[in-house]
Amino acid sequence: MGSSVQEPARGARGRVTLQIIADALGVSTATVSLALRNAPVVAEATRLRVHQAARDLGYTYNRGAAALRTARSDMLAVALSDVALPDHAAILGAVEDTARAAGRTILLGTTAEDLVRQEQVLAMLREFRPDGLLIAPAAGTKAAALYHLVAAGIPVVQVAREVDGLAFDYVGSDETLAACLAVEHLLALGHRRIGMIGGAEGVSSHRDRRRAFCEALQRAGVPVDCGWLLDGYGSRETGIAGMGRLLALKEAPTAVVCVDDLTAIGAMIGLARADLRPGRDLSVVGCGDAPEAVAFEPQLSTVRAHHAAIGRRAAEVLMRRIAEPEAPPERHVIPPELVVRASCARLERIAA
Amino acid sequence: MGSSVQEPARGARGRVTLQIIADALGVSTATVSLALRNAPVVAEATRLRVHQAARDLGYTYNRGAAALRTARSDMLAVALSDVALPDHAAILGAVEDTARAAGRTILLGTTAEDLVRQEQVLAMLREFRPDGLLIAPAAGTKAAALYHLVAAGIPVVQVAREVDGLAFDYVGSDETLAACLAVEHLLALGHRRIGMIGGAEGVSSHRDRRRAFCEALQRAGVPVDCGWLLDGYGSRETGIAGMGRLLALKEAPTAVVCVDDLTAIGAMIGLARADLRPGRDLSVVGCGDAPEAVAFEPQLSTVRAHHAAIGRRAAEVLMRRIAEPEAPPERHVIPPELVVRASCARLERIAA
DNA sequence: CTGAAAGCGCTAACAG
DNA sequence: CTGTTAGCGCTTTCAG
Repeated sequence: MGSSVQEPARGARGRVTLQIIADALGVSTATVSLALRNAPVVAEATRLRVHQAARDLGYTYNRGAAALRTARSDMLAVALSDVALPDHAAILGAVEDTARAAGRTILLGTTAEDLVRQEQVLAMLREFRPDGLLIAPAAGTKAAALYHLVAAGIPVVQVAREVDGLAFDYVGSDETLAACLAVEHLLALGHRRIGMIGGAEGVSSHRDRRRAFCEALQRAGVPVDCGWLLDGYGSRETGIAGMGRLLALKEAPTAVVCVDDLTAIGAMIGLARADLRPGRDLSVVGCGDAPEAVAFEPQLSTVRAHHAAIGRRAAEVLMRRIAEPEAPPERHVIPPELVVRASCARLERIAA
Repeated sequence: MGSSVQEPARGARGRVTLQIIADALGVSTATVSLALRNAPVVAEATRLRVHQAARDLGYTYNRGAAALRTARSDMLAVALSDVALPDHAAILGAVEDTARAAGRTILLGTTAEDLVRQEQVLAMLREFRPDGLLIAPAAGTKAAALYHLVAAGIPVVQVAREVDGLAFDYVGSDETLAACLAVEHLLALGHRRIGMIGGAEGVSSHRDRRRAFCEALQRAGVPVDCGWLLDGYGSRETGIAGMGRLLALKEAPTAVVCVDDLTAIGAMIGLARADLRPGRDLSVVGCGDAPEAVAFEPQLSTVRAHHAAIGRRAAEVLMRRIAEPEAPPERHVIPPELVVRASCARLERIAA
């Protein structure tokens, strides 16, 4: 009962394949394949005929089939905790951009900062045989979880965070510099009682910021009060709670640096709840430069990480690594910059 | 020079395949395939042996190969303008979540709201043979651009925006209700001079909000002043500029609804630049409920769209559509809700 | 410059 | 319950 007339020929699944084009033209699939990829070996005339026929018949290349044959899928897997985190979203956007420009597509997986989910996601992504993996490891990720992948032949580059004891490529912001910029800004404003809110032990970037924060203070000969170091995963809640605790102290700091902008905004909200105002009653500096940073009133002074540059670079490094698996691992640390806005004030102007 | 000893056997590419497992166990690949997928037809004993061997040998399933055979890739393509837009990020996160839970992965493409780039992205995504496509069409997308895809056999569901003249599945927020909620809130506060900032002609959701905005005013018998309807793509800049223009009018509105929260925040910034304050000198209501909405001071009253629900539903609809290509198209319109915060005030309290 | 043939890793009939 | 066989759509020697 099927129609059997002048319909253009089709493959078993009703799709146009190389074979169909080859038949239509009376050439071999090999020739069609070569011609479509513009291999210099085919005659210009046939090349044109093939391209024309492909267009006429409505051919679409099947990368899956090619991948099976060549063991290259042209897919880059990206695993991160949450696309809604402003930092990760910005990085992801840049990664997709540069991957696409290179003819590759992104396979996305999110881990929700959960180790077992991360394990599942990675296992799943692997089954699709991406050419490489870009990952912002979930908090607490152990080296084995990733080593595993390279052992299986899939190159991994870490972005934004790194697992220690792992000599893999890494692209991220210079967290040490970030903390120094923040601290030096506050120091320059005359602050000496400086606290820090936020920082999760399992996240390398947090750890680095925290460490550099302490070191910068020590270098300046300013004592670090442990009661002013409040940890917690970066979030608005962490900031609100942290500021609450700080303000309850008999001797509160006059300035705080926050592990990220979400936390900083939380801290400012916490301040507002105590009827205090950032940039007048207490100085707050963030880290990252999320979109919220300018939206808040007063606008948040922060250390801007160049997410787009990081994402772009990470994609580039991964593609290079795919091309050259044996090259020595690279570390790319992009310097952030201080953005002074309105959330800090000179110590003298602050009511101690 | 290669090692040729007790290394477990490997395929041509040094990978463990069904064949390797089959050989190791002295069974056929068919049995292994069936066993790994827990087909009830295989004996429990062999099922176990196969699973064990697979684990021992370090087997990983090759979905690409399976896809070639079955014509199902287990990939869902997602195309949207920009992952950094808060609405899109939230939707994407939910989509990834529900896709993953169903054993599928996301293939991501971004269009930057550019029609030719969108065309390229769609062409590229197609080559990977995703089982379906979820798209927030770029502004100005014509029906043909998408019709094309379904004709090629890949189911499409539109999310957040829709192209008109296209009887495809659609999942989005109820834009009409959104605009009504915003307008009625302002009306209830006593406002009669109400403007609207933002709205791009090519974006269905914007168009719908705009239209419903006007209708809601007319229904209330409140005249709509065209000079108070300012279009523009949703962004902070649009909001700032729009508010600037409104304030320059001889007779400015006492309240504005903005096409989205980014624009609303822009509008509030514009107000601040004129030394005015939202919720005191003028009422502002947004649309979407972006994270920035609570960060801003005063916090933005807005109409919350349930992005997570929209993303989840969209993924579900797509998967259902894949299973049943011929079912009639569905429209899912998720009702938003008004979130009253601090950016609006009663007319009486506003200096006209 | 073009064709024939083999095979990537998997699944789906169909026999046994 | 298990094995045989035949491909999915492409690329790649290797001959001609």
